[in-house]
Amino acid sequence: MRTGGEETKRKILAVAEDLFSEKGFDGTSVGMIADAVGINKGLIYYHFKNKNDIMISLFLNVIEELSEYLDKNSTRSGDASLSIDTTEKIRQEIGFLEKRKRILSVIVMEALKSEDEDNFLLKCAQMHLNHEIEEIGGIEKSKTTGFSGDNEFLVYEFFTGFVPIIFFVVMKEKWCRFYGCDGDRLLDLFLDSFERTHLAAHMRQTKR
Amino acid sequence: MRTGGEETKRKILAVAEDLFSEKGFDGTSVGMIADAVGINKGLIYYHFKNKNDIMISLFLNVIEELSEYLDKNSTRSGDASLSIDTTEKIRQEIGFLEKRKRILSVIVMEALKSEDEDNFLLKCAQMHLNHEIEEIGGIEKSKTTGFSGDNEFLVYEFFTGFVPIIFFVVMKEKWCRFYGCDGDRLLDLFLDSFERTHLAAHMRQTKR
DNA sequence: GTCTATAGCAGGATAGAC
DNA sequence: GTCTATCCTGCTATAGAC
Repeated sequence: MRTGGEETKRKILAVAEDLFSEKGFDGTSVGMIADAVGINKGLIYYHFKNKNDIMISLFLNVIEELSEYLDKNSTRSGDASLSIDTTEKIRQEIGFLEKRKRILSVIVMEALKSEDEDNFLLKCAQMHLNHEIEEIGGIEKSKTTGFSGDNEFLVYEFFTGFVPIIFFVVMKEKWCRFYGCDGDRLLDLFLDSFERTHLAAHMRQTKR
Repeated sequence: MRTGGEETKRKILAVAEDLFSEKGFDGTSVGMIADAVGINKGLIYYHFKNKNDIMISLFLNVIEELSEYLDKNSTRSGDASLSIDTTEKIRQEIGFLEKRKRILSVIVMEALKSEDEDNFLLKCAQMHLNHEIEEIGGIEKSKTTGFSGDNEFLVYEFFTGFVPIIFFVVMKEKWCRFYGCDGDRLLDLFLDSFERTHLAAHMRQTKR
C-alpha cells in the first residue's frame, strides 16, 4: 500500500482507542495493542514515545476535531445553520460525539482519577462552554444578564447540559443492553428529556 | 486494640478506596495498598480472595448503604421528612453521596469500560429510580401518566437527574481546582441549576 | 492473624539486526 | 519502517514459618 509508517501509526491509534475504552488505559498493555494491530511490540515505540503518548495523541486529536466542529457549526459564521432549531443542533452534536464515543469514555475515565493533573474533560468542556457563551454573546448579548453572578451560567451549562450529553453518548450502548431497548428510541427519549430540562431553562432565562 | 482481623480488613478497604479513586483500579497494585496500610502484601490475600474481590466488597457496601438510605428517607414511611422540600432532599442526598464519592468515582470508571458485564452504576441507578417511582406511585399515583410510554420517565430521571448529581459529586473537587472556586458556593449554584432544569420539569409533569 | 519468601509471569521500554 | 531479542522491574498470587 506504500503509506510509509503513517498507516501503521493510524492503525495503532485506532486499535488503542478501542482497547482503552474496553479495558481502560491501565488495563490495556502495549503488547495487547501490538497483537491486535498485528505488529511487533517494539514497533509501537518507534511511533510513540511511550504508552501514555498514545493516549495523549488520541486526546489531542479529539480536542482538534472538537475545535473544528465548534467553529464550523457556529451560528455566528453559519448561514444555513441559523435556520436549524436547537434540538436539531443537539442531535447533530450527539452524532458528532458518538463517532468519538470510545475515546470520550477514556477521557471521562481518566478525568475521574484524582491524581490526574491536566484534566482533558474539563478542557473539552471549557471549549464547548466558551463557544456557547460566544454564541449567546453574539446573538442575544443583552439577555445574558438573566444568568447573574460569577460561574452560574458555567455550572448550569456544564452539569445540566454538557454532562448529560457526554454521559448519554458514552453510556448509550450499556443502557440499551441493560434495559434491552433500542438505541434510536433512546436518543429520541433523551432529546425529549433534554429539551424539557436544560433547553427549557435556557429559554426561560434568555427570553426574560 | 484486640479487634482480630476485622480492623485490618477495614483499613485495607479504606485505603483501597482512596487509591482506586486516585489511580483507578488497574492503576493500583496490591503492594501499594499493603504499603499504605502498613502491612505485608501477603496479608491482603488472607482477607480477600484477590484484588477484584476488594473492589466488589466496596461496591456491595455502597449498594447496601444506598439501600438503607433510600428506605430510611422514603417519604412514604417518613414522618418529618414529608415537610422537607425537594431541593433540601437533594441537598441531603448529595451530602450522603459525597461521603462515598471516592468509591463512586471507581464505580463510574468501571462502568465506562465496555467489557464490564455487571454494571454497578446502572444497578445503583436502578435502585434510585425504583425508589423515585415508588415515591411518586405512593403520593401522586394518578398524575404519573404525564410521563407516557415505556422508558420515558426512566430516561428523564437517569440522564437529567441521577447523572448530573453523581457527576457533581465525583467532579466537585476537580471543578473547584480547575476554576478556582469554593465548594460550598458550587453546591448552591448546582442546586439552583438542578432546580431550574430537572426539578422544574418534574413539577410541570406531575402537576398536569 | 501476620510475616517472609518466592514462584512465575507480564509489564514497559530499549538495542540492534534487517 | 519493521522485527527479534532482551532487560529489568513490578505484578498477582501462593506456600509456609511464626
